[in-house]
Amino acid sequence: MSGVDKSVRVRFAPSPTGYLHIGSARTALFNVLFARANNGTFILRIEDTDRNRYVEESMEDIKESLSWLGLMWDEGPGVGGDVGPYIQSERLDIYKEHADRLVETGHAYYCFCTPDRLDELRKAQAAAGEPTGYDRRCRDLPEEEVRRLLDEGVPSVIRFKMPLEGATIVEDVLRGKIRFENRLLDDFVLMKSDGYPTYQLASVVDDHLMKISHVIRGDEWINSSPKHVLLYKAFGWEAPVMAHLPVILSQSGGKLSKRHGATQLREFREKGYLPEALVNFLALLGWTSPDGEEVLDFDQMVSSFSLERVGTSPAVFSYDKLDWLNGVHIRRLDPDEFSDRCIPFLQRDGLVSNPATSEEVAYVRKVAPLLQERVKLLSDISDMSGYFFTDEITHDPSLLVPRKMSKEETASVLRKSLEVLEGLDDFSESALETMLRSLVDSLGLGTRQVFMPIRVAVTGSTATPGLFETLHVIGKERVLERIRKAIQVLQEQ
RNA sequence: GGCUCCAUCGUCUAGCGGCCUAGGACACCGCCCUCUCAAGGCGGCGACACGGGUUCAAAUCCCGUUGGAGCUACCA
Repeated sequence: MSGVDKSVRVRFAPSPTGYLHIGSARTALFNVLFARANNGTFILRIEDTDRNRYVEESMEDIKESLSWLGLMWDEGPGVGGDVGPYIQSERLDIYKEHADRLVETGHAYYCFCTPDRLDELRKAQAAAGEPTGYDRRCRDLPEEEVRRLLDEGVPSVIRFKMPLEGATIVEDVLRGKIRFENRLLDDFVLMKSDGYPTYQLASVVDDHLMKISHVIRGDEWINSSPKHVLLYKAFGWEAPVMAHLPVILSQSGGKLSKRHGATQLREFREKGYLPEALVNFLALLGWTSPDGEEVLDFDQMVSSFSLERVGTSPAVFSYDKLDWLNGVHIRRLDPDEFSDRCIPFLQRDGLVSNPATSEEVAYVRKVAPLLQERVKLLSDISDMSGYFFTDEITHDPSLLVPRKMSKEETASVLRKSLEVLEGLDDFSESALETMLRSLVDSLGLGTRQVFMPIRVAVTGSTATPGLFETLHVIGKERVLERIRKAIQVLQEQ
């Protein structure tokens, strides 16, 4: 029965150095999916131990972005929990205490080397083609010497005393055993001279104190995992299960960068990606559902998620596929819901006032659904629906006149259409369809030859939703006015 | 340079020794539907990096080569 009822506790531990990155969001998602799939607990922990890189707004952005994605944490900033605080800068005394303990037990030592010396050392090593790393000058300083320097207030750090031989095996659930030769590992820093811990110390101490059962993180951490394993050993603690997720690459093969599109979650949000689609897409980057289904909602992912189906090879971020998936999820939305989600974008582009009036909301709910299966990004809505909101239509004769028809013929068709529509009191879709189709018959023309001029006359565009529904929503008066203008344009030519 | 990870269509992937003349999805191309654009339906193009082993049998296991990526800080 050992381990069976050990509860699953996972954490997402971003550092507040900028806006939430899409790759971090993927890591957060996998942690949440694993937690939910195992009735576990998802913890958010802020790793703000680097005072130089700290960015004020990022903490808020991280929380906002996770919430927007629907990845709520059970313990962490804002919600509390039994093993807090969950912000590392509020746990400084804990790290100090643990670092001291390692010094006392002979697993760590004070180092008084200056950054300048370390820098020169590194340069010299690199120039000589040697592996870089600390030369352990302070590792065996006499105790009195250490005390003296400490008393004098000479700046110092605490370093881990790496075993000089042997090997450390890291067990990764996704990849199996990974072997590291200890002699190639550095005497890494545990406590910085400013009193802050390094990631290595803080994350190990916190993961243990917060009873983390599984560490699921990006694979850029693989190389520091032996340090963590050794730290657990030095403290006499049991290490959590580790899983290193494959990296996400940009389309050029390197790290995901701005060059190829958005990288921050907020950018995706602003471009009009749905959280449903983003989460679905991110899950597919490294994981596959047992039945091979690719379009999934959150609950479906939770119910079929397992680490066994997480891969290890790097994945290229494909905007094509994301866009497709976004379209799929948009089409799945309830029409009113879709309309409401379009409103912020219409407001941003000045098509709807802010706040929107109830009339505007009602109108958007008639317009937006017509475009629902045509929109890939919510931000597309403005470009595609302008003619529903403004009466200033630009009539381009080259669009107005269908192929193989003359300007005169087109004008004539529009005049006939105008005449017929003027006499039509019932501007419903079905009445419009009946009316216009019989017009096509009586003119002895093709539907295209009649419908296209009307379409362009009313919308200024050749690509629109169905003609009848479009005319219906725009309404009789505005339709007639636009057709009259189009005729005028043709005549003036 | 050193260490580590990774390696199936352009991309995401299925495949965990025989079911593979390698399946699906995106993208692309063609056809159908059709008032345009989409959506949808049907079809097409297209991959096991290379070389050695192991085995009756290898995309699947092992080794090497090559390639890509990550790490190599008093950053995370």
